Formats: sequence, structure tokens, C-alpha cells
Amino acid sequence: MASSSFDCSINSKVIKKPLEANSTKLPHKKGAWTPQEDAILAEVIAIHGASRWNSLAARAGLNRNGKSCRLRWLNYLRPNIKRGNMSDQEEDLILRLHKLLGNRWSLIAGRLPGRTDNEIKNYWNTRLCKKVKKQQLGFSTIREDHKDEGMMMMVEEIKIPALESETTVEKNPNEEGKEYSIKCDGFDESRFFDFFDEGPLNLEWVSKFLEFN
DNA sequence: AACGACTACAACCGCTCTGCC
DNA sequence: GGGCAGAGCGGTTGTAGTCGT
Repeated sequence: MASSSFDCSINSKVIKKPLEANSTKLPHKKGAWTPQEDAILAEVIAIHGASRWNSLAARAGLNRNGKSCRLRWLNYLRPNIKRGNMSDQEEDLILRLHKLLGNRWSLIAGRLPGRTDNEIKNYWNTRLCKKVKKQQLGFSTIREDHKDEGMMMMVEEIKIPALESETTVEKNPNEEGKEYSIKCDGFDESRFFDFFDEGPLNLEWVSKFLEFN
């Protein structure tokens, strides 16, 4: 496609942007956010709340689309965002939860207060993924013969009423990255892994699980 | 010092889901 | 039931910074 483009320099980055054909209005701005834009967005969200992102974007007058504003808020501006290196505990938890859930980053993020799904996804793709592959190529520390037993014990350890009924742990041999599913009447996997409002990390069940590996 | 390769991460894109009319 | 808009998710890309030669 032979389309024209213009350069947009933000924070010393130069971004090539395609121009919308026959467009009478300016295309939405893309690329890195400036501190000024951040401040404006935070202010508008403080007044109007973090919802209806398209109208919020319009109110802010930033010439950003709603999606971009939402992403910026959730991944960067939101209060209580924890920045900086992952602790060993957090890294370990990501590894375990990924084993259990696969690439369901938002669920994994729900277990790590202050961390965003995007951050965890990036962390996995840039570091943990390689680490895991390396481990798999080398030697396995997992006691395969005790894996299922450990998983079942983990379920028993979690005290939620739904799991008091018939609960099974099914293996997904063909599903890479998500080896197990918890099957139980009235059990909602996404609610189960939503710990956003919880306080400090509760790793008791992880520790129990680890004892089997 | 220069340059290419690699790494980390912010941001975008496309898709699906959900709720409302 | 269908269409639409908003929201959310996971995959991917682009670029600045770092490292090795």
C-alpha cells in the first residue's frame, strides 16, 4: 500500500504514522505518552472516573483514542502500581500460575497485587519463557509421579464452599501451558483467581503444592 | 569509539465478550 | 435476535538502552 506518512517525535522517539486517506480530522495520536498527557488524563479520570474511555479521551482533549487512554491508565497511571524488579516470590508465583492457567495474564495478574497483566506478560515473554525452556532442555526437577497428587492437594487446601462438592482435577495433555483444569459445580475459575482486593500474597497453598514437586 | 546484537518494556492491534437498546 | 459501543484480553511490534566485540 503506497500511503503517505509523517514523522511524530515524542520523548525522542520517532514514530512513522500512516495518514488516513481522505480524512478531514486529525488521526489519533500514537506512541509514547508525555508527562503532560499523563497529568491531563489522571486529572480527567479523577473527575469523571475510569470508564467510558472514548468520551473520557474526548473530554481530556488529548487526541488519543479511548483504548490508548485505558491502557495508559491501567498499566501506568493507576494508583498502587508496583514498579521495579519482580521479587523471587513473585517470579515463582508467576511460574506456578502459568503452569496452571496458561497465558491468562489477567488472572495471573490478579494474584500479584500491584502488577499489571501487561507487565507480567512482558516479564514472561522476555525472561521466564527462556528460563523455562532452558530448564526443560536441561533436567527436570518436577516429580512427574507426584504432580497430579500435588494438584489435588492444592484444591483440597483451598477453603471455598464450592469446592466442598464433587471436585475433580482434569489433565489437559494437549493444551500447552495449561496442564490442569479444576472441574466443580458452581466453581468459577476466573472468580477463584481474582485476588485483587486481597492483602499480602497468600502463598501457603503454593508452598504446599511445591512440596510435591 | 563504533557498531551490531540483544534485551526490556511501553504501546498498539485485532479479536472476543458483554451489556444495552 | 441483531446491531452497536464499551471493555477487556492476549499477541505482536517498535524503540531505547545495554552489552559484547
